[in-house]
Amino acid sequence: MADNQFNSLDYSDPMVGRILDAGEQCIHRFGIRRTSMGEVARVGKLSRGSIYRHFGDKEALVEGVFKRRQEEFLNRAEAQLEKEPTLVDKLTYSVVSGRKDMREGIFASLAEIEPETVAMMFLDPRFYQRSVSFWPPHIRMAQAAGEISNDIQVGTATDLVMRLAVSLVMYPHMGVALTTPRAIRRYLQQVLTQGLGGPAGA
Amino acid sequence: MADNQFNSLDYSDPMVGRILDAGEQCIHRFGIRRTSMGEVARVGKLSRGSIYRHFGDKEALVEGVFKRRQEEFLNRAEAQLEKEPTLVDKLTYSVVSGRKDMREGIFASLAEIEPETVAMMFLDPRFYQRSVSFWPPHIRMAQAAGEISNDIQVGTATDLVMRLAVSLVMYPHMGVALTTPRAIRRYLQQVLTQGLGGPAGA
DNA sequence: AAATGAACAAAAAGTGATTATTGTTTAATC
DNA sequence: GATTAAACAATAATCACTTTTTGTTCATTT
Repeated sequence: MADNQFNSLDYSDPMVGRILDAGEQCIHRFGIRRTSMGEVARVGKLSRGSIYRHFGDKEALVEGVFKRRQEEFLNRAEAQLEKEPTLVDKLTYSVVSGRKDMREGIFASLAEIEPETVAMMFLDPRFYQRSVSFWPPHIRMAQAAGEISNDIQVGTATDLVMRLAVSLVMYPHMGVALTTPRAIRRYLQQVLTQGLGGPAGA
Repeated sequence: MADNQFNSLDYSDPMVGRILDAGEQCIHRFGIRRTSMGEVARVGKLSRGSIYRHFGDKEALVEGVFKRRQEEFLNRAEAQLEKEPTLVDKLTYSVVSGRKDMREGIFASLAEIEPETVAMMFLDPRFYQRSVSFWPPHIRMAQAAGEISNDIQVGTATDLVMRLAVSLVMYPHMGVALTTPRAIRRYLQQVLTQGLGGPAGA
């Protein structure tokens, strides 16, 4: 009941939502550096003390804002992924919507004002660790459907899927241009199911 | 003869080497921001004018320093890779030595002084484009040896190999810990030759 | 019980004058 | 022909100073 600022956020608390809303609005408009706790309080029409009650410090507030964004992204993805038939389609969707979020979301505006901050976030492993628990169920479904091998470790499969997702969102073309959903899907179909091996490789 | 500052560097010119040596030494000790052209000139025992003759501006000098570093890395890798029997072994070596360079090289010291700069460099696609021409010969060798499929496009294979290399150097563990050369090799063996498919997947 | 508003010292950010650096040009030197 | 050293305006960094912000505390309000 007291360590909300260190553990996961209580989204059922309306105050938390108001703080995060105000914080996100400020970050969106001014960036992280130029957002003050007083400004967040003013925008959210609440006291500075309340913010410090729910979030230990400014860093925790900022992390909370991005954590909620990421959870919302994962929730939307989770819902949409049920409609996608295969692991390849699921990953394709994740990459496409991940790029869209990157172009249009809070990251886009922040990247214009504070590109170094965004770069630092992308390089921070913690940023991705939250998504580690997202993929295993889908890996198992793909195994049950015979799409991928049953011999592979779920952790290993999760690792590859996340590396591909992160890499494809960050770099649309590395050695080859992967810009359209079709090209991404075709690439992932090959890489996920056969790697660089394949029918003629045996 | 006049546009050396915009095209590739003339390493046969001893002046260029002295400038790059001095520049690298300064960046190593003080970081990019706190390195002045006058300081580079002092360290290299040459005039500021010479630096501006060979490198149009400070940005070009900095880029030249890192470009040379990267080329040296690729040259060392090229030499060592001849000894590695398979594409999997080659990529394993590249990841291991890439991480070592990251820990011990100029990046390590720069990351301590200016982490945002390093983060920005890592996220810049141009940083990797220089390596695009590195892999295709090895891809073709692996195809000729029957290690990977002949059906795969060289560009596609290069893309995957580079994505894996970059990802594994940046993030030692994403969903699973890939810290030892053995673990990396086993992971790459699976991913490159079979993806997430495999014997039991058919 | 949680939210508020006020107070507070310590830390951070802004400010404006001063100094250093950049990038260019020039004539002299090697 | 390239390197040097000096001079130069424009830009950027630095410094001492002021203002703002942070993070904490506590009495008061809801």
